[in-house]
Amino acid sequence: MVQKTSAARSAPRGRPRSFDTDEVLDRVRDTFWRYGYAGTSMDQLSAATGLHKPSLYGAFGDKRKLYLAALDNYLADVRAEFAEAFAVPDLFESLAAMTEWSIDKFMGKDETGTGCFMMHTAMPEASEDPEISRAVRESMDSLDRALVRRFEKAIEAGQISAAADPHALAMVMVANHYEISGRARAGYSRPELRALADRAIALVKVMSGAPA
Amino acid sequence: MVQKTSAARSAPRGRPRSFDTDEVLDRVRDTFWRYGYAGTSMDQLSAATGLHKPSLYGAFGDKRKLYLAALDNYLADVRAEFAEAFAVPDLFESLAAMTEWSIDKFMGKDETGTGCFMMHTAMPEASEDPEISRAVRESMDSLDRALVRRFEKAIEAGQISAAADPHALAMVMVANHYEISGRARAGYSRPELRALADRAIALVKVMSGAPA
DNA sequence: CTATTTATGTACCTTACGGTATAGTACAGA
DNA sequence: TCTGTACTATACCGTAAGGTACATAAATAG
Repeated sequence: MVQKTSAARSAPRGRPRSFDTDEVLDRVRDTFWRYGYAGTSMDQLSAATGLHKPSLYGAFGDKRKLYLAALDNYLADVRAEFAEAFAVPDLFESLAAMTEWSIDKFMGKDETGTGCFMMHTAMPEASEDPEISRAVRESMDSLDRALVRRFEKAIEAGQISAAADPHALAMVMVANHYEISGRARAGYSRPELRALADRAIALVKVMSGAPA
Repeated sequence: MVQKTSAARSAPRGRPRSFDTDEVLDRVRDTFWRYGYAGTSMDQLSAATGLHKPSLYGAFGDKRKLYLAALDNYLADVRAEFAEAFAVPDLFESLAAMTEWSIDKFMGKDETGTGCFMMHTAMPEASEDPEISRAVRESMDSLDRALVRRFEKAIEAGQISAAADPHALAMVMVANHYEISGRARAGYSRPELRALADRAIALVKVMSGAPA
């Protein structure tokens, strides 16, 4: 829980923070998630976190850095969750876990559709902000690679045909993932998203020569 | 070119507009496209169109209505272009035309990646604006239907197997479409987008039992 | 206890925002 | 030509934006 930048420094010098950085970042992320980057004001963030603006500025820099911190936080979370899903031995249980988690996340806490934080708050800024653009590309590449690896593992484990194309299979899942994100934010219902995910998994099953 | 609200009214009463509404809407759309809805100011729009703000307000209402007009404009354009692409007799030429047009659009005028106008400017607002959310859903549904119809037509024409599933095929193309949009805005290159589209079309070929 | 360091809370600054009042202008109709 | 009407241009309004100065509070180091 407690994080230290270097080894075992007893305690930082001055007055300690009255808040937990990760918790604050979660609130910040949720606010940006709803209203977008440009659509969120520092006053809103202040209200959402319960912190006064000088505390936010002191801890994170400016609005953009605060957003980038929230984005990193989100992306690290996604990577961790997907790594967990992909660690499930059975391929199709893996894919089910992945899509279940996505749909849960994309539906949002109170079942209003919110979609993927990155897709709908970072992308609008990506065309004018190279750092955000790069973060998005890295995240997309990372998901690509993780999925390809997962399919390769399934081939090695003999779960699917050795003739299956991991890249084609990954493409289907990735495209489906981003589509579900968009549909979620557009207000499609959870069963509709579930059906979409299931159809993609069914397609993967056919493509990979797995037993029906 | 000229549009009249009712039958053949000769000319509106007062001083005529000094600008072409569609042309202005194009500039407006391009500006929103780059900076997003919330990230675009009325002053930017005024500068981009060469119109003073009162003219914009007089012609379109407020910022939101101006955006909605630009969105409608864009969506109508997309529908028209896709209808044209789908009118091409050969299925795979149709799909190639569709993806070519998408990639051209999504790369933007000066080859900076911009992605789909709707996906990256409407979606962030969709979670708080029911009208925008509805427009997005309608547009997605419309593309779904158009693609399903296109595949049904190909089955009727004997271009692909009668056992092919139009819904599954449409899903592949739609998901690919949205993915390309995201990748474009994230800065992926034109060849990368092209490769992605080609892979989807190749998958459709396999799935539809068409001759290799 | 004192000095130093860092966070908090209030109040505020500057700028940019969405939107408009108003005076002038170009057209149609009478 | 006169009148009504709709658009243009300038200048402006109130507010909300991102960000900060400053006094105060809570911790450590000596």
